[in-house]
Amino acid sequence: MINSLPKRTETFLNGGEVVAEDSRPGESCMILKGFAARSHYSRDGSRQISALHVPGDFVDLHAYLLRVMDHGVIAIGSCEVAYVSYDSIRRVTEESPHLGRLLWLSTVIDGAIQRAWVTCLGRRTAEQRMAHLLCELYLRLEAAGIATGNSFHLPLTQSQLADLLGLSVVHVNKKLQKLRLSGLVDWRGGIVVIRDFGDLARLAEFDPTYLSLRVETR
Amino acid sequence: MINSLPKRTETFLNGGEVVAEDSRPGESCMILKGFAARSHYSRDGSRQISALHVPGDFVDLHAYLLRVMDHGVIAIGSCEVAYVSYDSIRRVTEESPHLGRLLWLSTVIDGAIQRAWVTCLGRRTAEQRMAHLLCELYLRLEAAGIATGNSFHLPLTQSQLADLLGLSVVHVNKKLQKLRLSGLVDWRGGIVVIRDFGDLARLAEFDPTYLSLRVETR
DNA sequence: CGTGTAGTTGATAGTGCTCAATTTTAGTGG
DNA sequence: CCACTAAAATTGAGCACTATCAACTACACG
Repeated sequence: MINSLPKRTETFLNGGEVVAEDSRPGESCMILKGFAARSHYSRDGSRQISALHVPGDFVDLHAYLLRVMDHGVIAIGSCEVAYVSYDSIRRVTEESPHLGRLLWLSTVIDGAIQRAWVTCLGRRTAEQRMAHLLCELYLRLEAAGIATGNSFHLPLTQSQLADLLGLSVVHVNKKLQKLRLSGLVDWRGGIVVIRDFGDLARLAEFDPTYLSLRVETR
Repeated sequence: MINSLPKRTETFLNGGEVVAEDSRPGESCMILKGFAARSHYSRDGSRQISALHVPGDFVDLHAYLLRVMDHGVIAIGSCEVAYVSYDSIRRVTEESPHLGRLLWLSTVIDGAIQRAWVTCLGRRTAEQRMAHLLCELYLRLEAAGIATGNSFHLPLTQSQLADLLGLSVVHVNKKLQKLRLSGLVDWRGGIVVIRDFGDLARLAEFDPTYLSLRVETR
């Protein structure tokens, strides 16, 4: 669908600024390879990452309507993105209502993932949040055809993970070790191996409904 | 805009189920009077409220595209809502692209509010979360023409507040008292009085940009 | 006037944070 | 291939914030 749109592609290294916070972009970006994250900085220098994006995700389509970026987008590991201009997007939505609906749908699924994340931050322990993240990522990557077997590449620093989970680096480190010891997951040097998805999902109280991976007519 | 659509209205008491979790509704609801909240239940009985809605909000428009509700909607205090059928919504989006864009916009602003809430849960203390909530609500209610002066009606139980902030009831109670003592806010018996919005916003590190209250052409 | 819900209190325990130091890993130039 | 360096990961100790438990009070309603 998006393949038909004119675009320019660009590659970023870890930490690279894909879209700047508070900017007013004239184009939206889609991840082609690698990962990107939505980041929010506070005045005291602390950071919260509110979403992690995988290939196929339209990261900042909402800015097409909101005009101003309420967050920045940074590369996690090396990351290749395609920028599509708002003009193209507008043309698509006007000429093809069906494709317009799919764009709307993608922002709406994005919202569902955010809601699940709110629940995660509000009501789960550190260990559960980590497990939940891995369950979600595994399914999203599998749906994107990227996860091989029960393992995937995830170049996420423990410090970035801490900002994603709303925890401190030290605590993340300790709980990650506990997860490894439990034998459910092995995550080391950018490679995640899920040893027992069922038990991991049980630990995380993970229910994949919100990911909307089931095929529905819309 | 919505006034032109055919609808049925209904009134709920505190805690009433406006839309059921996991259901597949055939209509979307808009708040006319009072408040409603998105609630997610866990297996262990704990609950997280992921959003609080004020009059004018289209609470579950996303289900028009997602088909399945990933959360429930409950009334906070007594609450009057209007249900609009998906057929009407579909007709509007097809006949008037501009109104369609406004509907899309409303789901996208909803997403921005959720992102801000993720940052709040991940990186702010109990007191700051409470202050942030009040700042946000005040501006939203003012924009909806409901907040009078520096005060508004908010029939939120401390237990509901705890589920919204991701805290325990006991802790909410103690921090609320601290807020009262500080003189920034007086919240008692369902009435919130903001004594010093500036200081409250400073405490919460509140930045209203994400609410998209500025008028932009879209 | 009894009953139930909401709000309040105090004590104790646990989860996660901060600080500071140390080890490991990855990348660079010689 | 090795030395050098910076970033990332790891460790331990002490502390702060928040949860849990168990009363107890205040208030609304029939």
